Amino acid sequence: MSDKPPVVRIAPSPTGDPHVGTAYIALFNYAFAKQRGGTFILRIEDTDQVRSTRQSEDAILDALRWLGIQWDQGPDTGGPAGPYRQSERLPIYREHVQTLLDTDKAYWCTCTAERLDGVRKEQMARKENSGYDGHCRFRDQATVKAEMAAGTPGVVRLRVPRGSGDPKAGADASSDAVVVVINDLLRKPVEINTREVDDQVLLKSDGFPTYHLANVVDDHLMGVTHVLRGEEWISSTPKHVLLYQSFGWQHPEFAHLPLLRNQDKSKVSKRKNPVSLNWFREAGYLPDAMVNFLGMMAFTFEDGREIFSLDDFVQHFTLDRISLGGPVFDLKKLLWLNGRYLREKRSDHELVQHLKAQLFTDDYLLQVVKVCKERFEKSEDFLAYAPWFFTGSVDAPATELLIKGKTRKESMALWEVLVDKVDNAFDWRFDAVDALLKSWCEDSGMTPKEAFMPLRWIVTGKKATPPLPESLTVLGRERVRTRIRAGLESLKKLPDPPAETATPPSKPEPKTSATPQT
RNA sequence: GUUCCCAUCGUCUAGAGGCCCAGGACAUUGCCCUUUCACGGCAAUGACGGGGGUUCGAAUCCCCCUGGGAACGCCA
Repeated sequence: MSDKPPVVRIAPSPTGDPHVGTAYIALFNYAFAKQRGGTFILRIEDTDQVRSTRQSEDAILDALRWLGIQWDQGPDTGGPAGPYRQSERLPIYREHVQTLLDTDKAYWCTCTAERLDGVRKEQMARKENSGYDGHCRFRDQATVKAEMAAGTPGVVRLRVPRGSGDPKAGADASSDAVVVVINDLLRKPVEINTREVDDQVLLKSDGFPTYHLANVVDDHLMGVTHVLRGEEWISSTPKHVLLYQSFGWQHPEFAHLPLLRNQDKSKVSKRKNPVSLNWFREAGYLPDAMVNFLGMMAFTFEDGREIFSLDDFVQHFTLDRISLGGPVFDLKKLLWLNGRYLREKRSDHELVQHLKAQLFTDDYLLQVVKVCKERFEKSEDFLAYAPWFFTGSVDAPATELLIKGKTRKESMALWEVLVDKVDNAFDWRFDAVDALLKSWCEDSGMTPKEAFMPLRWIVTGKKATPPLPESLTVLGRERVRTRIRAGLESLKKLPDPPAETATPPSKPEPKTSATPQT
């Protein structure tokens, strides 16, 4: 390894809540750079026009700042290699695509999504690795461009060098197999025949680059020396290496870090785990405990210490001590750590500040008071009436979580639908929440009267509360989401034939649609 | 299905041929401290997936199997 200061980056795409996985990868990159006096870049990969939002971007930056992971260059701070938002670099990508086109390293393609689907299915049926079949690769480019001039949307694809044994090689096969070697800093060299590599789309028909193109161009232009990213990228690394080669550039070093996992070992996901940094923050986890915990995923200190600060981590981090088995994101241990930080790293005074900032801000109290003031007569009643505004979880009898007229399974499906809606609801102001609840009822053919009582139970654990839209708005999205999930879990454990009033029991009935009657 | 990656207690992991009949931490259980609950202390339970090699000697190296994961998009 060279001893020049490294340049690394974290490149989140702003398409949702700030994710623990992002923080984990960011932390390792940060430590890698800082330790050797290098540069840590934050680049926003917002080339998905449909899903990217500025709100998400802001939330991601904010969450990383909360953890104390500070970048040297980024969309907010600027820097010599900017702009740091890919949507603002479009001319750069077009220019580079043109270079590839000019040198015949890439080609235009007008294949439709339908055709591509068909090809993919056939390949799957033939038990092949699916990928573009190279249809347009062998067509006359002038013809393809004429189609586009006539209005057919087109994309640019990479002309992956192909060996003679490759069914996708056609006319331009070279005589020998073409093999790409990936030298991952954490693994043995991996050799991949380009037969396994797709003629990847580089420029989408909306004129935006794909991840692959933008990523390679930016990493090169920004002088990135080391790419530390999630293991999920390992199989597209050959594409990237090929792209660097097509441009005549030297590629950076790669190190693919093991993925955070759910209890069942699958890649960590919001379905099975809290993954939003906002959730942890709102639930009262301390940023330094969070960093400590993330730092012990896949990494250990040589001296075996388990309690360490961000600075400690920066000082002692080394790729040599990364273990490759995917670490399960174990909330129990995080909780223990947080407890230790709370009682060992905070003074009583700081704890008071923490609680105030966490649970009792003037702003929050004001909102709570607004929705409950008609409902209590002296201050002591208040906590008895509305404790659920301040607790993490609530305890509702599982039987109350069955929706009127629905079986246990149907109820669970309806809660799932709600969770999905909440997951996607980035706007959590009153009107949005109100609309969300209405659409939940309407989509599922329920009246608010049927739906709201169980909803009240699942979210508040009480049968008497202020109006729900107001309450949920104040309570906040993370808490609402968590409680519905928790309710779902307790429904899962409910014995199947409980006193169900609606459907006569016997068989689980043959898959009726979840949206019955009118 | 195809390609690739990975494989030590339930979980995070130590271990880079003898120091290991495998060490630490979380969780679990028990005991102690204590008016209670926590905290804290002590202790216990608990793992090298299987089979072949290599070697005087393997958790450590090699091969096969098995298991797990990821990727296969005009998403990143």
